[in-house]
Amino acid sequence: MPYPPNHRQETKAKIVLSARRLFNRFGFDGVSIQQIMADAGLTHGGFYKHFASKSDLYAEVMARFFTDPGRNSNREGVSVDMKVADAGAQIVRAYLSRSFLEEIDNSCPMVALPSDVARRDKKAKQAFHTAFEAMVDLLQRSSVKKDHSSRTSALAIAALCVGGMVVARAGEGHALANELRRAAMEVALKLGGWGDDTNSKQSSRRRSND
Amino acid sequence: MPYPPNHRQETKAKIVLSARRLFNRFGFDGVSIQQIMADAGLTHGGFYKHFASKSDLYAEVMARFFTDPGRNSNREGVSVDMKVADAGAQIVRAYLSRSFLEEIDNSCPMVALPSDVARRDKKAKQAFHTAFEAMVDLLQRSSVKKDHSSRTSALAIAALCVGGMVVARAGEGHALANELRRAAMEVALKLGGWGDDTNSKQSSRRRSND
DNA sequence: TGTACATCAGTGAACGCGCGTTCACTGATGTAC
DNA sequence: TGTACATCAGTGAACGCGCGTTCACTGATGTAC
Repeated sequence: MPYPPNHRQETKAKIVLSARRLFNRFGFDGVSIQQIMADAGLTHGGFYKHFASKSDLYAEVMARFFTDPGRNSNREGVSVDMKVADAGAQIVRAYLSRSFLEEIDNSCPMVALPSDVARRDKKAKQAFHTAFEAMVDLLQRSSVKKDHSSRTSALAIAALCVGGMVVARAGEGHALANELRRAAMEVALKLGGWGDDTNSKQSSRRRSND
Repeated sequence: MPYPPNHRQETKAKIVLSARRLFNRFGFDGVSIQQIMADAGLTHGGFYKHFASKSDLYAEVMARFFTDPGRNSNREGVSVDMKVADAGAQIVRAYLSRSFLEEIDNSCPMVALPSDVARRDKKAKQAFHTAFEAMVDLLQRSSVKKDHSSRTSALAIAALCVGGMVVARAGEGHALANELRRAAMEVALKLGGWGDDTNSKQSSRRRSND
């Protein structure tokens, strides 16, 4: 073996990471393979040693964001390894936070690329699907309500988080975006039964980032 | 004047209509000017007699969908000319209907193109912004509640309608999409104070399209 | 320990292609007389 | 009413460009002896 055994997969991981950042910012058609490879510190010719096509890379980006074990250590990722009961409220707050709105490069591909995904092939859609279902599932399990409506609530909360941020980014300026984030957060927290403690004394301080 | 006085603007309107359909289906970068002009029954060379650039056309498409007086006569448009009190519930039902999910060509650009818009220039974002605000405003005015929370509710309802459909289209298959539509509709109708009469006897018949 | 070799991740020139945009031209039309 | 003319919406060939993809090659590395 001419190279260290994990050299190849480390390079591939670097390419996927660069691709996610650039796709998030410029979209699938807005980024060339040359740009992605250059961002990863490589030249474009080697791309096809790792991926069958540009679409293949796109699907891989979508799939990895939610399955990579190392992802939770990322500064900007939505961390979900706290105890389940708190998870729902924390996801909602993290997803609809100001930093998540402004952090485009490292944000969730569900927010940055939904209409791209809707036009791509089955593989990309399945990755999106899996990620969204995982989010819904976690929201449902951490819901206070346990009746038949918890699935409905979880779906609506997820739609508010993802869809709300998509809309917030498409509008002009920050005013509407921030209003939207707060409205979606208030409604989502109520739906989950986590209460809306935005105005309570003890917790309003530590969330400067609402 | 060598041509009938409104000939020019009729041609322009045809181009914009073709562009909307094709952009909705394939996205900004997924459609060429040649394809748009051919769809409108013209050749590509004449494009710049009507628009300064492809981006300019895109902004025009976004702006027109909500301001064209003729739009409400469209078969698939979301018609909003009923009395205001009913408008909110009707918008929600129309927006989250099955036909609106499946009708991609003539659907609302807010649903088909939000992540494209987020990457485009100010003009496109402003058109999106205006359209979304108009929707929020109408929802708020037809809300049963009249307290300070009506704006919050209207924002959340609009986010559920637009964002919910965006997510529904990005997933794989129809099962999750339909579940999402129904969940978003139920929550949105409750938020607006329009009740959720999905299961009531008198109205469940005429909405075969829920 | 030192050398020759095999491996294969990465290189970079080249390919055909379709894109957005330009421009000299055409030809159908309304107007002037 | 009929004819010559001016207008300008629409045509289609051409442009330079960057794209995704291919491929013969390079050269750094681990292994065998």
